[in-house]
Amino acid sequence: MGRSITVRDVAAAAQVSPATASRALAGHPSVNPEMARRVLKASRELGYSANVFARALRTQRTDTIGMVVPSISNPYFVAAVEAVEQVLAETDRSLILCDSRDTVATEAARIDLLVGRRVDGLIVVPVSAHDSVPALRTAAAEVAVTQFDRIAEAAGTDFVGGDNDDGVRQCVEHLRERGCRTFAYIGARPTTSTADERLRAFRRFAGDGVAPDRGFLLGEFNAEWGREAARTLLDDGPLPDAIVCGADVIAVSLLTTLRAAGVEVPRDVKLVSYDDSSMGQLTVPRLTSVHQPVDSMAREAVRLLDGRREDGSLPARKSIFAPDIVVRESTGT
Amino acid sequence: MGRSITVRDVAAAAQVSPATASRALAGHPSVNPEMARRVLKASRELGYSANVFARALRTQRTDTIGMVVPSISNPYFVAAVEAVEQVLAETDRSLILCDSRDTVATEAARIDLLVGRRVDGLIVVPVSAHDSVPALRTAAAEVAVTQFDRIAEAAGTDFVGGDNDDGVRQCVEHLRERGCRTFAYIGARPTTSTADERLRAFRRFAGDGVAPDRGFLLGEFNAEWGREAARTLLDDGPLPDAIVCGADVIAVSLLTTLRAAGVEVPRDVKLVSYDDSSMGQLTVPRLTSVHQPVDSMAREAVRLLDGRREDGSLPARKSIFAPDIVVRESTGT
DNA sequence: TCGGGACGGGGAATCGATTTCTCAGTCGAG
DNA sequence: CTCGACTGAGAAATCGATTCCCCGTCCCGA
Repeated sequence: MGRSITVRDVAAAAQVSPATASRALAGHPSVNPEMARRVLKASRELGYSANVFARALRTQRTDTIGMVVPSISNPYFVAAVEAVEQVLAETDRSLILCDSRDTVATEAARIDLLVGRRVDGLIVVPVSAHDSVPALRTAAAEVAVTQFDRIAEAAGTDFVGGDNDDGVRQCVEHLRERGCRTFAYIGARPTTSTADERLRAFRRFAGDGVAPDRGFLLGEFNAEWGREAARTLLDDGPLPDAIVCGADVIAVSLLTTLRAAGVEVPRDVKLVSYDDSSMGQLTVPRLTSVHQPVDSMAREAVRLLDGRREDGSLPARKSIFAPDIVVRESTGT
Repeated sequence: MGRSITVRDVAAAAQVSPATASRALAGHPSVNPEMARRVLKASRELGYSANVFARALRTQRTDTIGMVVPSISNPYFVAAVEAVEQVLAETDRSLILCDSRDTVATEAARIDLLVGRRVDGLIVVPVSAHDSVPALRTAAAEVAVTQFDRIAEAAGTDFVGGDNDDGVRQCVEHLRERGCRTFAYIGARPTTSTADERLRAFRRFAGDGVAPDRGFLLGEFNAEWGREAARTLLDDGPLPDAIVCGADVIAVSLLTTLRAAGVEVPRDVKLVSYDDSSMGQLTVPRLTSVHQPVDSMAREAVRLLDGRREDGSLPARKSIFAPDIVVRESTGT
């Protein structure tokens, strides 16, 4: 674990000043090609690699962006993370990932951590449409921030998300085509923008098709809630023709629990969900689910960050992407 | 996004030298309590927070450790990550998480990245018992490294893992108690130490109970392989009394596919698995699975890292933890 | 031939926090 | 009363990479 090599060493080996060595390594045009060659050679031979901290200290840039998601147990977020990482890799930047455990306090702590690490930008899937605002606001004062998938409006940052209204419309339409007349919605309480938008959209598009009794069941974005919702549904009178689910994490355990109780899907009840995650393909039947173009969304999120770094005074921008329903067996005939 | 406050500012506000301010903030004893109070007060009022890079540059410490796992889609690794993060939080350190996509090349890149970021230590779940060695060796020359769960022996680093032999023994023993006589093993090819050890242990403990024909099916640690293995199993003659599965990620899709084909678990075949992950509780029936004490293992991993930082010349140490089978419905009577 | 401009490259300052070094001042012992 | 040990605090060096500033050189046109 000996002392590592610095520009100074490279410079000495190439017989130039550290200043020139630095310029040569940065590919600065104002340096004699011959010297540049010598420097590059020396650098290679010595196995030089710049000290990240010294560089960050001087340039105020880290070539790193931070991402905070509510839970890395949710495959949809994992997909988002991977997509962002991919995009960053193209420009030799890297990602620091944090999990906020679906908790406002942890989220604030993680955001602070990343701001302290002087990341060049922050992509956050906020835990709460209201309570995430303070942390986001203070972060946005220091660094470029883009919210992803969900938005806490009042934070006033850029945003990339999906068109939930259209997604839910596609769900209901698809179910109607399959002959369904009565619908129930099982999702998360509207403390996040996505939960809220999907719920409203369902109300609007299902119209008087909302199952009279248990038409809405609202809980959390996790598997436990899916199980619980299934039990409630089973306890209580006849099933609707179809269930619209706010997220795959909920739908998977919902489906499993229903089937364990002898309910046949799609025969007894049809099921559509949201996120089109890997999880939804592990079930039998596989889930019909609304796909969002995560790769494009990730690219856009990074683009917005870069834009804001160039001009911090831009007004908050929103990019909304169109989703697409992917039909599988859970709504099969 | 104005310039932020430095020790110098705090020092000025408290009317002391920056040197004293630094000492006061570090809680150094050789500083007048009165002055210390003034400094702390000024620091608080100005909302001072030290520049991570300047500090790291000077102290050669980052209070950050890096972790590389093969896939954050595997809930077992997610649990490990969360456990490590928890332990680090106790000492105000933080974690940078990377996903190696189960690929040696990506793994090497991620390890390099983290070494470049001068993390204080590295916890790695290696992708391959052989091919992960080079990256681990070079990393270990620069920084403290602990391998977690799986080991690439030749890298010569510290290691924390579970006793796979004992875990598999518990599985087979439990199944025998439930009256099973013939067994199949479905796991990953022995390119990782865990896959290898579990396979060998199965061979040993199942003895002549190994199902004559399809007694071993070896693939990858992922869901796709579980599905495929299930199909193979279904295609081919009578089922064994029980299946021992090398990991929950495999078992879940295996189970789902079997049930979709009309096989009743545990009636027609019993199933035990490894990892006791959250996923295994989403299925019907829930999985009997071997639990490893992830929290203690995480704590130990961090302890080993800290030990090595103090004395880099220690011989490579191994800490092996005893697992415990958790019985659920998939092996029910 | 000489002055101005372009250009390449080196010295030194800079980014902040920490950690020597150094020294003034205090106290106790002889 | 004097000398040395000790305390506490400030000045300055340090960690490396980058970059501003400026100087020397060379070329070209007048």
